[in-house]
Amino acid sequence: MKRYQQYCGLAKALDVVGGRWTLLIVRDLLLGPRRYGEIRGSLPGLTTNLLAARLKEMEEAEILHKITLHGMQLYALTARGRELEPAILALGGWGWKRMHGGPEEDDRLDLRWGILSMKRRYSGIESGHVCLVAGERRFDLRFSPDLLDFQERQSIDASAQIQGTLEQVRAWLFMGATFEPLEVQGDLSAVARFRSGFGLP
Amino acid sequence: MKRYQQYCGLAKALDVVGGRWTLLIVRDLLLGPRRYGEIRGSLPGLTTNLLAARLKEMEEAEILHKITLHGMQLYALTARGRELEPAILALGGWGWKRMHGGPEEDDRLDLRWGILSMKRRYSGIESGHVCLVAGERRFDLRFSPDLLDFQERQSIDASAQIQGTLEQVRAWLFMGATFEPLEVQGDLSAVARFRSGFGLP
DNA sequence: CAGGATCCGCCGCGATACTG
DNA sequence: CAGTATCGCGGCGGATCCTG
Repeated sequence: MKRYQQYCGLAKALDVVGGRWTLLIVRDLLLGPRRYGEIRGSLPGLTTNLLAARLKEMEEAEILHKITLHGMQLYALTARGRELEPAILALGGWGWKRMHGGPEEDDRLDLRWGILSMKRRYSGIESGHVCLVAGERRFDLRFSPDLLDFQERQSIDASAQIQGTLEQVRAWLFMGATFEPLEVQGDLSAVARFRSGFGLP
Repeated sequence: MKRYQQYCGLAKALDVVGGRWTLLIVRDLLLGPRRYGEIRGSLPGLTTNLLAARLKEMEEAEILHKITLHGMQLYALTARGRELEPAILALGGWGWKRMHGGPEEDDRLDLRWGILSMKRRYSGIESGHVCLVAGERRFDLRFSPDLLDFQERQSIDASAQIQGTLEQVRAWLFMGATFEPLEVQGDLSAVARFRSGFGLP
């Protein structure tokens, strides 16, 4: 890839993550390590040759690294890769403002993208650990003043569970629908802290 | 340009500002409106055909607009364009961490890029209005808790002036050199507020 | 079947020349 | 000074093939 050759932070960043799909791959990995095929599956339009090339580039740039877990090969962000989160949230926040009319035709939806946008809305004064169940998909959400960690995986030791159909959770995350149709189990005060931490009514 | 077709803020943002050179043009305009030739001059490697195409795209996306001032045509950011600043600073901050060894061979330097990185370091508890003179170039720096505005232009009504050679200011901005070699005139307390607002020793 | 590699075609982009 | 026109290359999209 052609470099900008400028002694400037933005230019150096774009030298590494300015290529097509690169930041979207980082966004995907922000919700936990994933397999090659999972990344491909959640990024339709990204072809296998380019994904392989990008993963190699990003590994050389020390943004991610390959790990082996339970016999599976997984791609996981390094500390340096996770440090891209503020930039990704800032860019994402700017982009959300351009999405007034709802999804365009042929726009794809993924709950992971809505989950990520919650990180931006997090005010950070409460803490807790809840599980969000949307249809078959499960997200583990830990929030505290100094740490915010969302992952797509089965929760262990979550103090509460928020459950709804795929459509209900999707409407809440993307469309600003009310929280109320969702079913809540477990520690209700944890759910209340969750709602207050995210500015929910 | 090919769109990602994802109902996600990051993807929508990259649809608009993900193309090569686009964010660097925004970065340049963050220090004030500029003429076509000025943008070209400060972005070596960007060819004139691509610059014209990018400016047209960005005008359609309402990131910038053409204005006429003193008979000159200028390109200026819109409010929406200026809202990209947090994302640019976040990406820039990430990139600065990859610049440990000083400039690489063939890296170009521009004071404007260092000025911009100061926005990131600004803590925002003081206010003032100073003029920075580096050789022939003059920057107008206004800082207050709720507003931070740096522009490359002649200052009017600045309460103090900080002056040095191009090399001295460059060393201070880029290399973390000490502030001391620079010559200061005018209201010394404004300079002190300036230094404290930027965490200078 | 997961995890790639290989080949082809197009268009975004770089370099240069040209115009009002 | 502010762009437009033309050409060529390489990054990227699409499809197929390979390998454990």
